[in-house]
Amino acid sequence: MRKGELTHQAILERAVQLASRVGLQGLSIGGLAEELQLSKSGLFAHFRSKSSLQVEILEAATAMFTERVIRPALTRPRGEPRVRALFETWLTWAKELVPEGGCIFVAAATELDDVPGPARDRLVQTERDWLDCLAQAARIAVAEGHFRKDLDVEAFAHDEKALLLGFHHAARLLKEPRAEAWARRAFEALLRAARPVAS
Amino acid sequence: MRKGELTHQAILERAVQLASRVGLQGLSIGGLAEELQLSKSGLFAHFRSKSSLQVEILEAATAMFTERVIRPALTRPRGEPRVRALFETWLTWAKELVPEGGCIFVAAATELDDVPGPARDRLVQTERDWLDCLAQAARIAVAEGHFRKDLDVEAFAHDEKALLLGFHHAARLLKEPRAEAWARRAFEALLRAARPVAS
DNA sequence: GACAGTTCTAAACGCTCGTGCTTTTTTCCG
DNA sequence: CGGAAAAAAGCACGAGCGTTTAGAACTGTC
Repeated sequence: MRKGELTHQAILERAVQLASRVGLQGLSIGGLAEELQLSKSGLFAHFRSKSSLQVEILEAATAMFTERVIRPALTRPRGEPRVRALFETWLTWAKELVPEGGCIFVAAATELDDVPGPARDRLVQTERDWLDCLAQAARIAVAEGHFRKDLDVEAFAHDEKALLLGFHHAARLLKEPRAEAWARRAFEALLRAARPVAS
Repeated sequence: MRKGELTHQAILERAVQLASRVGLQGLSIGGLAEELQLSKSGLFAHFRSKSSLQVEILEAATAMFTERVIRPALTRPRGEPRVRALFETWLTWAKELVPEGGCIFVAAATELDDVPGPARDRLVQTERDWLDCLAQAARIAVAEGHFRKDLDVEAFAHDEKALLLGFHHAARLLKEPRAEAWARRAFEALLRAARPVAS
């Protein structure tokens, strides 16, 4: 009973890494089993199908994201500091993943965007929750007076996401060294535009 | 001699569409052949291998992009109008592709980002050329006095790209109706920040 | 209208895939 | 420690993959 859960978790950990590199579809059960020195059928028994493995991979990745990006930032004071912290932890997350296959959510987003099914549904849910989280942080910053009263917080969250997609693209595909600096500069511009006009 | 070229071209046209949906790796020669009502080996004979098919797909897509995005914009007057036109034709291109599998370059970018080989090389080349094109248009706008003298034109080009990635993501995965409006608004903000400060 | 050359088809190859079954090994509890 | 339950392995399956080869069906030319 206990050993099962343990390997189950170990499989998922590796699977998230591997899927970041080769994609959720590109990931093969045989290949994953070999990396873990496990038999293909032994691994398969943990998940009743490949598609449910994919869903579990996304759920495991979501848990990691919450732990490493959202939770640390929520300890920061409400308002702009927290908005900053969210962007900062997020950028760190992405930056660390760049050398090892990239962020799995970016990979899954383009891979699943027209592959209907539970995996896609799960991914959309995660993305929506994350955008809501960003928007909510911005909303608090508005309430605190750090941001303009008429700021479109959802557009703001979307812009943050675009920035990170741009960073990911430049850093991973083009291996652009200035990618991080550009992302940070663009974020500062976003903040500047969000703050109340100096009277 | 003539018939061969014809089907070759027809294959590529379909292949670009199909690859946008399922990816360059996900595309299968058998599946493509079936869509075109051609035998698998008959199709295969046109390309000596799958990887060279992938390269030809990217080249065909690049030609379409040049024709439909770059060329029309280059007829506009130098400076900000041309910068605007490039963004506008680009957004139109992306918008039209959203319902039919999305932009193949976006799909290929995340798919090939750590798959070394000729396909990846070709894609990087296309992306670099395109960023150079955007940067050059911005450089001209600087020369014309439309943009600030100290504008970092490469960062500007990168920001435009991030905007479009954001649009693509929001429109395709999240089916967000406001995606286009958000992209346009963010672009206007980009322009505003690029223009010289009113003295 | 026949002939050369191009273009397409049919069949088969070795391989890998996801997924079942059966059996062996390991784990855990009284 | 023994025996039930859980976990892993082994093996086989049908299908699909990229690719090769041999031959049939076209194409354009004189």
